[in-house]
Amino acid sequence: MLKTAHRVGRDVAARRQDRGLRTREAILAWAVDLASADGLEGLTVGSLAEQLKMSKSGLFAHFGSKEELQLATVEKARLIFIEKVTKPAIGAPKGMPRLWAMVDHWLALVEKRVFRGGCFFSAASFEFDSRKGVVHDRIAEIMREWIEVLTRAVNEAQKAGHVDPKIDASRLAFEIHAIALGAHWAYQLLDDRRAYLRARMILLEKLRSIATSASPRLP
Amino acid sequence: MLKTAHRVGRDVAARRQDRGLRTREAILAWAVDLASADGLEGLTVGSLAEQLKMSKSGLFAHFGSKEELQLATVEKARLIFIEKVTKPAIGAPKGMPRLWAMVDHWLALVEKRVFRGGCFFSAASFEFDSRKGVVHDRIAEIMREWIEVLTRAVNEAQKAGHVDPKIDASRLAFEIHAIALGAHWAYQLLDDRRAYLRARMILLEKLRSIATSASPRLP
DNA sequence: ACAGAATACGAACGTTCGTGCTATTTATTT
DNA sequence: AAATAAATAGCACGAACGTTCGTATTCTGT
Repeated sequence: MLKTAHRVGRDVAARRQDRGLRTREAILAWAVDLASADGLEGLTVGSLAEQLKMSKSGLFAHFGSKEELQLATVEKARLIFIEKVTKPAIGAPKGMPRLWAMVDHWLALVEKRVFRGGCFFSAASFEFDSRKGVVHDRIAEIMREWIEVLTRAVNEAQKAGHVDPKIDASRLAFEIHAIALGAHWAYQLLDDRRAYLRARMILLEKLRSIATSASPRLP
Repeated sequence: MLKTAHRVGRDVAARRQDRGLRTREAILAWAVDLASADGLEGLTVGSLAEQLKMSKSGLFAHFGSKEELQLATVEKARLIFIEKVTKPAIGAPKGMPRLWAMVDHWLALVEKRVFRGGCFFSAASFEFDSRKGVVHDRIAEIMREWIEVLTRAVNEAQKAGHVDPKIDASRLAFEIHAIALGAHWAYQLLDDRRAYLRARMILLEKLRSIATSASPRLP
């Protein structure tokens, strides 16, 4: 039953052309913002249509089902994340500089309030962490991907001789992610304005403590 | 308007006696479990009533409004948290042992799946972190309280001479909380079975690195 | 045992949810 | 300019939402 809905949604999306794709993009840009604040469940077709001054049915036709809308929103958020974090970080030289660039851009993404409700994926993670279904699966997949990107950055820093080779890369990735998560939490829920400064200091200290003498200086 | 609803809810609750209070407790015990998985918004009067084999109206009468139900659920979760984490930890001697007991019981609470959906307050935090209203305010208040408890535990450990006095207590509390948050995330979303073991190792190492020679040995 | 209060229920309310049809507008192609 | 296809709107649906109200049940104190 659901599978059918997906296929319909995908087919509809696939057949679209310029104009349709542009409105679709406009919808998703707004949807990401809305979902970051109200959650992917709180992202309702009605409110979305109203805010974009479209009809429910006109908007709905772009996706074919709510689940497909959620998936598309998650996908859009992933692209923004890659655009604003992963890509710029790859501009930095391999090793410690790139590792730090990743952390830095990541924290900046939320600090600069690119998403109205803070970190899209932190919210989505905790919202869907005990549900079943394709949306959960996709979110988990993207998060695994991100942790892997972080882990690889650590590995590369080790290969470059910037980081102590005895360090467990995946564990360090876990720590980095956890500190960022803590910062999002403190900033968003407790309105702690120093949360990101603090996270940066903690992470800088951490990275310095495992840096070799061959590592380029951290900021 | 909402204020009225609250007052009605409170009054209704206040007038209750034994039987009423017992069913109310039964409702809340179930509600905490449900909300930890489906969120405080996903906690609907209908589903709650169905699962408890009660009528919607009969259940609803205990609270007077959905918001009051959410508040009561948050309060119940807080009591469980205190019962299972704070209280047992206070059983341990002041200083490093108590600090570790706090961390340990906290992680155990989620590990043992006391709440079906993982850590109630992590989920609630990210669900309500960009909303306004009394529920958000209460959650934020409780979380501040918890961070303060952690901070005080660090302070006491410093006073007891177990922890380097140069350590910034509130920053350490932030780090501890972040690592726990990261563990909940990895365990619940990514199904990482080693998440809590890893968090324990990270935190043990962290605490050992700031422990004085006067500190009792950590596990 | 009876009165009165406390507790629970059933039915209904107005809304909003996701979703399906059919028509109408807008763009592209011939 | 007509024909065709794509994009949006209009309207209606059944289900579920929070909430209200009148009524029945169950308990408590006398």
